[in-house]
Amino acid sequence: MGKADKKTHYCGTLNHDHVNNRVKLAGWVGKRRDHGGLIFIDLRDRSGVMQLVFDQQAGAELFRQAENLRSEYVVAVEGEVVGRSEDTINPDLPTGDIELRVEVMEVLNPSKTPPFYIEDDIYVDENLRLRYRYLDLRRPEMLGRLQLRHRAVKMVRDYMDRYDFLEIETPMLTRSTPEGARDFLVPSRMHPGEFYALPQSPQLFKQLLMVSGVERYFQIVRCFRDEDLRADRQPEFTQVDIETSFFGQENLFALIEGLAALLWREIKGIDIKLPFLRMPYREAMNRFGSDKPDLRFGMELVDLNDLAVKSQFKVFTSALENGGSVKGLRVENGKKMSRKDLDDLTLLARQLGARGLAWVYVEENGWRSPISKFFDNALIDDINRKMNAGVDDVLLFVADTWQTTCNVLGYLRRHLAPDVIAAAPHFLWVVDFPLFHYDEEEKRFESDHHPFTAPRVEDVPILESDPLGVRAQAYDLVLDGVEIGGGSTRIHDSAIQERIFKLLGLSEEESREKFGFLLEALSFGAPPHGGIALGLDRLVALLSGDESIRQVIPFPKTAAASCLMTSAPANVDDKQLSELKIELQKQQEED
RNA sequence: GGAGCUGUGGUGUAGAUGGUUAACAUAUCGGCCUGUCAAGCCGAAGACCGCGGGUUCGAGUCCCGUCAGCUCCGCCA
Repeated sequence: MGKADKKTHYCGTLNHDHVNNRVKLAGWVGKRRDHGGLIFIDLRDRSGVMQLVFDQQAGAELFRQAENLRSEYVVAVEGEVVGRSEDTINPDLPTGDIELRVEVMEVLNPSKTPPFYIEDDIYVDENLRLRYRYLDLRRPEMLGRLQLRHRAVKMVRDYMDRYDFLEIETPMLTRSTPEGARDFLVPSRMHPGEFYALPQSPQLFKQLLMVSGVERYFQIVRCFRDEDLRADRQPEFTQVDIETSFFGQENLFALIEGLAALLWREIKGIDIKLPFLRMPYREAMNRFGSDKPDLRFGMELVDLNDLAVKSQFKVFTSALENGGSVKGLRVENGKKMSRKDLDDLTLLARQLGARGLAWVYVEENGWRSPISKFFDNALIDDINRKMNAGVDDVLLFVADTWQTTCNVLGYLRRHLAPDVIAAAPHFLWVVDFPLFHYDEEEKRFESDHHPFTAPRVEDVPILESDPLGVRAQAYDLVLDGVEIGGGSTRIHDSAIQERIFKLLGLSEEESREKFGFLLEALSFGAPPHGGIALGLDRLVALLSGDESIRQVIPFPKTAAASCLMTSAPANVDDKQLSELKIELQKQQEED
């Protein structure tokens, strides 16, 4: 690449070896320190900062120019790199032992005073940062995140290339399919009244590429889901999408583990242990109350079905009679929680769907609790023993359906977790997910992963007779309580695929209409195939140590899915609507 | 759809029980200053307290509504 005309070096790349060199630099004015006859400017560019020195004696005209510099002015300078004298070295700056004695300066563009400081560790309303995102990104730590993301993406591409994967693009304008998240729709001008959907993932296309004989596909691809946002969920997000034929789950796991190890080693300097732990879904739920357990700390849930049945406590016994379960969570040294704290936890448990939360303070001679009267001393001892409880602990119990019991205690486990920031990363594969769950609202079975997931071969015979008992060949990759990826072995047999559609309540006509192309493709010699998708935004956020993926997305949406910089979404002209033959409904009256 | 938190000069904050000149820091502007790097010193300007309504003699402070941001539940195959 040719040299930039305004600069011969990046500020941050200059060092003591450049002393006596003539260089040209260009960038933004950071801090300005005006001593009257001597002015220091911190010139900032992508790479770092270089101190510029303007001496009154060096020329009146240049000095007058320097006096007029303000924050964020864009300037190009030319001068000589000089070493600083011993007593003026700034050890806090990478370039702190040199400075640029400016001889020529050109102001390329002035700047309004920015609405917030262009520096690291600012504490500004995110509102403002998002409205002026281009200024927010100018801050070194944000440019650093962009760079980190670039490096991660490049490593992924190089790694996949090394293993013969082809990066192939798939359509952004595709068709809406039932199941899954709400689609973003795009109206068609050529086909009035018809709509494209933006892809929730390239799922079908990557499977079709397997039918095409690609064998190893990947793509770093934007996906769209019109659902409510979270700190780790944006309406558009990026997946590392992977699909393989003739590969097998073991190879896929090894491939992904190698990739994760590479990223963590190169970016975080951490050698992670391979292979990753694997845990069946049932076990994850039973022990941690989550299908994405954080293994950095213990606090495992304890199954109390066998003991709870011996109590006189109706809440426990009736839950068990109804086929539910009773589990406990031990909060070490929980006595520092007040009665009020426990009431708050109870409220939380209710909001999460439990009918209530039972709690006891473990004391020298028994339990202090409203429910202690339902338990005799022997039973209390047994429960204490099973939960490994000692004096000053608090025990929390939930009795409900198995699912609710696990979910609620799992939430409380996370909520009450000790500080584990410094712990080493704990990767794991969660495997053996159920193929279906039952949707109470829709009164039908739904795919737990997606409808193209293969059932375990030995469970195929019970597909129709016991759908909820069927296990899927699906897996999630979990890191420290965050789901960073998920995938499955796919159905490559059109007959089984049709049975699955039927179980999901799709009529034959419907599945023909919506998925006919897939069923047909599967009948033309589809190879056995499977794959995975990794959440790139989450991955990068974990690598950069950020809580929210907004930090690693250059132009993210707010929790209400709008862009504060462009004000998207926005109204469109009537002309645009009429071209699309779209008429807006009148605003609904109240109620 | 629901819950919680936040909203005061450009920015970050303070403003007990409602009382009338809304405080501090920093940024900004001006002056002084040749070695600073959180430069320093002196001075100036800058908010009617997200918005709307209500209670009150009087509201940044209480009430209702609304908007925006954040977090969580639902939702996210």
